[in-house]
Amino acid sequence: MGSFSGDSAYSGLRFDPVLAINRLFRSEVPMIFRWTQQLIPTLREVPGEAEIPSHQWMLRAGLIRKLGAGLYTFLPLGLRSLRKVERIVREEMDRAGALEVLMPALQPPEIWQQSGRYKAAAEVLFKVEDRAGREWLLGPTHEEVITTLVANEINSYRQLPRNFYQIQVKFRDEIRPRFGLMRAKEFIMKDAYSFDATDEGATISYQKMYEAYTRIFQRCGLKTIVVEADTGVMGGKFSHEFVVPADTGEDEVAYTDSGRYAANLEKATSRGPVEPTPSVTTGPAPEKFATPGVTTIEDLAAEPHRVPAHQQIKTLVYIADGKTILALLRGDDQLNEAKFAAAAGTTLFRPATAEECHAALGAHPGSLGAVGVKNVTVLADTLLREARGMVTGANEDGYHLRHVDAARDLAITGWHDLRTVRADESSVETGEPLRIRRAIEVGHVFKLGTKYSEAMNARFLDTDGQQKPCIMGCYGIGVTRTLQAVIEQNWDANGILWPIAVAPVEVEALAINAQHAPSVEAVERVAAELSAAGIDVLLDDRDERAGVKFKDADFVGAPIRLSVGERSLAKGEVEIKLRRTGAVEFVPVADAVNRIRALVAEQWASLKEVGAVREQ
RNA sequence: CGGGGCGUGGCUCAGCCUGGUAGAGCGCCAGCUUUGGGAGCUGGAUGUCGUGAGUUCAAAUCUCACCGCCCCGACCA
Repeated sequence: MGSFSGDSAYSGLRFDPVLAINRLFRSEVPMIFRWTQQLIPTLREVPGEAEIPSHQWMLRAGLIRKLGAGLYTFLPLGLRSLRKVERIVREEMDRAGALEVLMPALQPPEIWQQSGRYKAAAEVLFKVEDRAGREWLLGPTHEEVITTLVANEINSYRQLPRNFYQIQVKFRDEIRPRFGLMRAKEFIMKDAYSFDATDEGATISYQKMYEAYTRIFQRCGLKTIVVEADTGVMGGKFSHEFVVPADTGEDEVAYTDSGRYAANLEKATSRGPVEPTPSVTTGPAPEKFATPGVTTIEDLAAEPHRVPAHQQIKTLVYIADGKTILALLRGDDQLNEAKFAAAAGTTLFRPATAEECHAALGAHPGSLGAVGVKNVTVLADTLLREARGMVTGANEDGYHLRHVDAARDLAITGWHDLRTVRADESSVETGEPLRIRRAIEVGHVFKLGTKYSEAMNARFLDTDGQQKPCIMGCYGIGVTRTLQAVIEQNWDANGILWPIAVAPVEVEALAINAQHAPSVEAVERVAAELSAAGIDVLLDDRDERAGVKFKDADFVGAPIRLSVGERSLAKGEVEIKLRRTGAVEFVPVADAVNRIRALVAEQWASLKEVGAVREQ
């Protein structure tokens, strides 16, 4: 007992820099979690339902359990980590001057009709009926709600700017929930909405969120990259995504090694394909030639025709808002649907069926072309602007046309960037080769403009006495997804390697032999002192063999493990092991608390060195 | 929704092809032994074999329908 009494700094009565740093980031009132009083159902075997490491570890470490596809219960340990992420998000949003609110998850469909998204976002909307048969929506996001609020409550430029946020459950009728929390039907999101009087103000609001996001992910111990992104159904002017590179990600991003360019593949541009587009006229007019059985770009590139893909014009037929639209690309390019949506001015489009193609152009896919087509919107990729001597379908099954000069022979409605960039193309700014890889989107910032404020009538009276729509931004973080992304980025063969800021507990303590009273007594005492010092501890007090407790400790992944064994205790020592590095040290029992506090402080400090790698 | 796969005790899975009335390992309960990386022995509990219909003397097994789950694609934080 006496050996611990000198260690009274944990009482908090004395200034203590370690404790001070710790408190800066502290998530919850510290306490000891006793394994035997908890629900921590670890799994020895890999559950069949989980495919990716983070999902497997969340189940195996006893953090979550599935109720149904895309529906998960957070168990106590998982919830602790989730709360820590939320806490970080709150602190940084508050720091950035955003105001926390809480909006209803259940929303009236009228406001969605008003914004035009009742149809535009119809696919993800959960609809429910009340007893009177009236329809309601389970909110997938809250632009309509917040803008309605602002329309009612904000009238003057004097009340601007304002930024409102909430942390709340969202519902999306995902076509296919996947990967545990990564894409769920129900998930927790932090969503924020800024309202400004001026465009410059809106840009400042945007930058504040950008900076807040950088700090948030850094504090979570998550390495993110920031990419330019498409605005999609959200509408708006520009946006950035915070993504976590991971092979299991659902986004594809293009970037350069220097980090000077990074963009979502939906948005990415380049100096063009490595193979230049033919630009020499080969004949005075298109000439039809027979191509029996040729229905693909590859067929035409092969014997006997041998027209390289990049010398072909690919003609795609889409039905957009009920109208037929042709999209023309170089034969070796893929249509970028996000770019197409922007060019077509709608997100409601689909590829035409073979029958619709025939009705519109007189031929089936494989023989389609735009030569001679009139009264149909034709969107062409800018690469084709100077294209000459090209080959394309003749709109007659089994025939193609050669000597096609795009500008001369095609009635183009508009030239747009429609192609998807490919790896190794040169970046526009620096000429560096583009890399492409998968990534998980964890945060997204949009500069929205006035789309919603105009639709919902959120206007303010400006200094000049004029009514003007608020200029909006919106900013989302997938909180539950972020939590899983942290795991996806921090695990090894034995379990989770939590960054300390979001670890369910900072320290796990155990007695190697639960039957050995002095060990148990020592570990209890150190755990109590750690807890009193503001460090949260999971005490594995089960009467299990050492191996079992070690395995579970590795699963759960507390950054620091304290083990008290009969042998070392005989020498007056305990063992401290770092989960991430595996480094082991033995320290005198009396020094254990101070040593662990120093290690905890070290780990908190190291969080400042990771984080978003790209500055605006 | 299109394509593929799977539903058998809490978990991982065998049994199904070739119908005969349900198994293994782990976990769980009790006891003894053991105690620094998922212990050993003994005894024990736990299954409407996803649901429904059909074929059959007999269905986990064959047929049909439905439901659920997982993976690939379109969608998204």
